[in-house]
Amino acid sequence: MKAPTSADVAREAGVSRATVSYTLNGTSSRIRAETRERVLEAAARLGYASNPVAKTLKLGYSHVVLLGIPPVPLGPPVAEMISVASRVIAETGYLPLFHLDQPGSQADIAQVCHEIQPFGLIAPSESFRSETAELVRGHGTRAVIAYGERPVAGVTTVLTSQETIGSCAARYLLERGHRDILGLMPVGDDLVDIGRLRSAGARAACREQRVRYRSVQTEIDTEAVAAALRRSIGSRRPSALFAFNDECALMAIRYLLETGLRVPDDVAVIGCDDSPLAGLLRPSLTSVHFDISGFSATLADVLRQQVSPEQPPAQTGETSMRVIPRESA
Amino acid sequence: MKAPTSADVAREAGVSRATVSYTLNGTSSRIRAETRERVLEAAARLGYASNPVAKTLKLGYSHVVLLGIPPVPLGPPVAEMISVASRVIAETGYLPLFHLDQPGSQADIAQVCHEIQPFGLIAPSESFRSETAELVRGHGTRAVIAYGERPVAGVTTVLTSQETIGSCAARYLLERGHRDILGLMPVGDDLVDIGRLRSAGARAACREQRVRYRSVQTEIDTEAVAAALRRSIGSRRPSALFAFNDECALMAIRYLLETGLRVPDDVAVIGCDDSPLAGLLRPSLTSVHFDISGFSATLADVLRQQVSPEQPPAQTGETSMRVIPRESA
DNA sequence: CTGTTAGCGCTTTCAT
DNA sequence: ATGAAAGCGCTAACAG
Repeated sequence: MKAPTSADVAREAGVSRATVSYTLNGTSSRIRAETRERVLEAAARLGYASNPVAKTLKLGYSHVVLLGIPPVPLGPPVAEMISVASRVIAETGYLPLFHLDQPGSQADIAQVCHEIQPFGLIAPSESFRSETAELVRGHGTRAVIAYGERPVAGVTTVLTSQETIGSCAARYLLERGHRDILGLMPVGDDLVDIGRLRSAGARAACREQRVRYRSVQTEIDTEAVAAALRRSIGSRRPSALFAFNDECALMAIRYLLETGLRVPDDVAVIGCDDSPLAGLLRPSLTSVHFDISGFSATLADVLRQQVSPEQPPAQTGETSMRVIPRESA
Repeated sequence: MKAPTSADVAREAGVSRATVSYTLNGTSSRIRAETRERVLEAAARLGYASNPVAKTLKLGYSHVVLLGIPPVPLGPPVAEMISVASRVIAETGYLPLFHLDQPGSQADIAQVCHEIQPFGLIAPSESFRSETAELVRGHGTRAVIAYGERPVAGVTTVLTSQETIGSCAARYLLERGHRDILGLMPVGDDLVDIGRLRSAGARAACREQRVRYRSVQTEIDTEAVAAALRRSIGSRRPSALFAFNDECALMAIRYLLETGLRVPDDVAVIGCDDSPLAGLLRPSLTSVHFDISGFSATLADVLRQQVSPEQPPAQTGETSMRVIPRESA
């Protein structure tokens, strides 16, 4: 029992395949109402649905919008982005599909586009190599959008700013009178760069106010964090800690409390990600929150914009973020 | 500058398109070594890559394995599953793509399969309606695999068991002498069913040992949890709490501590999910951990099995899980 | 061992 | 307003 094709519908309705095609998706009034009626009815009777792959072959692009996910641990922010982006893309009428951009994988994003010829591609700017944009456009992809820290040449990029996260956290601490801040940042391929950027942002904000800022790198692991803090605090105790993420922050707090220091009185601690659990800890955790919904909405806007081919590529957008004040800082 | 087609390569090498096709992916020795050489070289010179969409149209299925994600909040276990499954599927040589199965969306999983004609489909059993399997097989999908609580007729299903999670948690508590256990379960469309199952498992385990088990439903929200506990504990204080997830558990702990009860001495608390933060809380949180890696590996095994068409569909697999003992219970 | 040829199912000029 | 026909790029059955 094979699926019916447009030829079957044509035969059933006593018209040609062209008429079927026009009726089903041609610009409205090419077909006489009476004919259309017959075609529609025949299609319904047969349970006809056009074959999207054939259409893709003909048109050069499919109905899919491919969303590349950077190869970082899928924490709360990324999970939320997947969730929200999926919804907003679906609302544009396209089919959102996700791909985990594997680090050094052969399945690079251009390959994937070649494979499914998506209508749109939204991918982390790190996943773009110099020829990537040109390549995927050549493969038929109409809307190419990057997101991430650095703009991609010739591609509309929705910028994020890890530095802003850092400066945001630092400014919060500065406003509360902290004058000696320590960054606690990760090592390890996938996270180290992000850590460096957050730290740089914090450092810049501190420099503006002539406040001391240092940072220390460590594995994210209870023992390692404790050791790192022991080393760094031994010489001089900072009044506040800016932790790479909430997990890290919590490890730090745990260490501080164990050494008899009070949080936030002796040392304040601020984290990142605003994990679901952050508000439930004691002390509850002050954390930087990212506006993922807004970010995803921007992505969808840019997509919509590229659908109607008007505006030229332009760097745009910026994720908003803010500190959620709680007890720890 | 269009991409070269097999016709271009054929011309360049002075052979027919068929020869090109056979050389590039035909069963080995149909082509004379010397001819193959010429073809390969021509292909390389032109930078030829065969068009997967055309191939899909011809063959009826693509190179993609579609992984459906159930419409639940993307917490740690789901995130890990996405991550791991992506890797293991990629290792089978297929292209893993994800789709968030929207609740009542028109983009149901059969539609998506129709759209991209994936080689394989791995989807939550809730996403299967009665005709789904037949439908997607009709669309060309060769390997259909379900995962979840309930088996799907005619489809190899990798079973998970929320009930086992519940009984696992309960048994842990029973072993430690608890004789009055309270389940704390969520309301709300996406989670309520899972909660019921976990609770049922716990109840069954308790009944075996003639131990009292009750459960209470609540929004997962600090106030609501507190209110629910106040009501339930008011009448009779359980010796242990089985919380739906770690977030819930933490809210409960917070409430208990605020009312002057000690954890675990007065009331023990066990959570689910083994969140990254669970080990860092104080008291650190005892939690049920799921073996996602093993689960994903099973998925990949079943996929591999279906690739070589031998075994008949068989219900199989079961996720292993265990309690990670920490301070709270 | 290699080439010819007939589609896969659809869209879209170009005639009618 | 409708139909005929030419592909999109590929594979595989069938001749040679």
